Amino acid sequence: MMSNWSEQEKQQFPDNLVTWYEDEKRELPWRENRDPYRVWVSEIMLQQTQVDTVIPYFERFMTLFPTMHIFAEAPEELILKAWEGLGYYSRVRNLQTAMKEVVELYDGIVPTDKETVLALKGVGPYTAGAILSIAYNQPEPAVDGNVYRVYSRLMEIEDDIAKAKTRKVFEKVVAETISQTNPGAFNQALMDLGATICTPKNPKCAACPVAQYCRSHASGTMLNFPVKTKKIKTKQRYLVTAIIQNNAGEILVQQRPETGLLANMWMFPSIEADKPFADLATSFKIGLDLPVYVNQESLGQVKHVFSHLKWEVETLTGIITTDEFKLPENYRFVSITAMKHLPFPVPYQKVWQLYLKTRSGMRDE
DNA sequence: AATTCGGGGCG
DNA sequence: CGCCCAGAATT
Repeated sequence: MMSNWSEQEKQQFPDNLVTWYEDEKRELPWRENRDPYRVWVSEIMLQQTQVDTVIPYFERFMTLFPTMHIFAEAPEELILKAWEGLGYYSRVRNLQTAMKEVVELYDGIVPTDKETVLALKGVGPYTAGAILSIAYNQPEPAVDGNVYRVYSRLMEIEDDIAKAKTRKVFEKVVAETISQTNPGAFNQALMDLGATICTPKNPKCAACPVAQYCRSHASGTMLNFPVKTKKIKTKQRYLVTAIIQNNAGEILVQQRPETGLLANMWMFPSIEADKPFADLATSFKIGLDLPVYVNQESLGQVKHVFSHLKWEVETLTGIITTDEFKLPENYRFVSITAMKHLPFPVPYQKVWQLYLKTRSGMRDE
């Protein structure tokens, strides 16, 4: 689709937006400079993740891994721990794969060529555009959720943003209107505009620096945009997990498979099904086949919602009945101190909190 | 083209 | 509760 803007509008819009940005931009840790390493890390963290969530993770990450080389050489357990709670954990594993490649093939210099950047693991069309425009000042579109919302409103673009091919429509209109002199500031201005002014529910059009260009503002149709059809249904899953201690008071933990949900993260030994378990303790014993005594009484349930499924986790306790058995590869007995160094997904952090709460309650009684 | 990948914030 | 968030990889 061609934009419905006049040549004059196309010419003036980027300067107005960049001027607003220079004046009103948010001070964010990754905006201290244009270091491609920092820009890259921030863009990966910000995928599907809000700015306020990312800020403390980014600060810790830069303290832990001040350079690309240090990050590239870090053990996986440490990089997952640095990502713990952020979600989409393949992001940090792909990031390390890609940065190892940059260190080895390009002497640690992030490539400036679009095809080369796009070929890096975890770097798609949005992130490539963000890196090239912000770090290297190249006039590349970086189409994300903000850009869909801002441009669909600006030009009343009715293409369904749930469809894959729609991204190209927006890349085209951004390319037609991007600032040639300061594309990095321009793209970041679109982010700030989308986050602070052109918001999904209550857009603050009175404060918008580019309302004069906005077709949906003129016709009052802001809330009709962007058009998005897809609705996803979440599936319910039932888990049973158990805090199991040996005679030394160590906790039994289990590492998840290297692919799929929460890949390579740790958890308490668990079994899963699509229906509730009738007999928790028995199901658990049979499911795991370890020499444990499992208490019949549950500590309670932990609920957790993912983007595409829901977990209800029954939490049990147990003890090892004999040391005479061989622990499978993906299991480990760890002290509580050592456990704190392993990456656990949030639902299992909730399980641990439930366990601690129950124990403190027992002491009080 | 559709599904799979987390987790939190908000009306 | 459902939608959104500085999306990408896999199927």
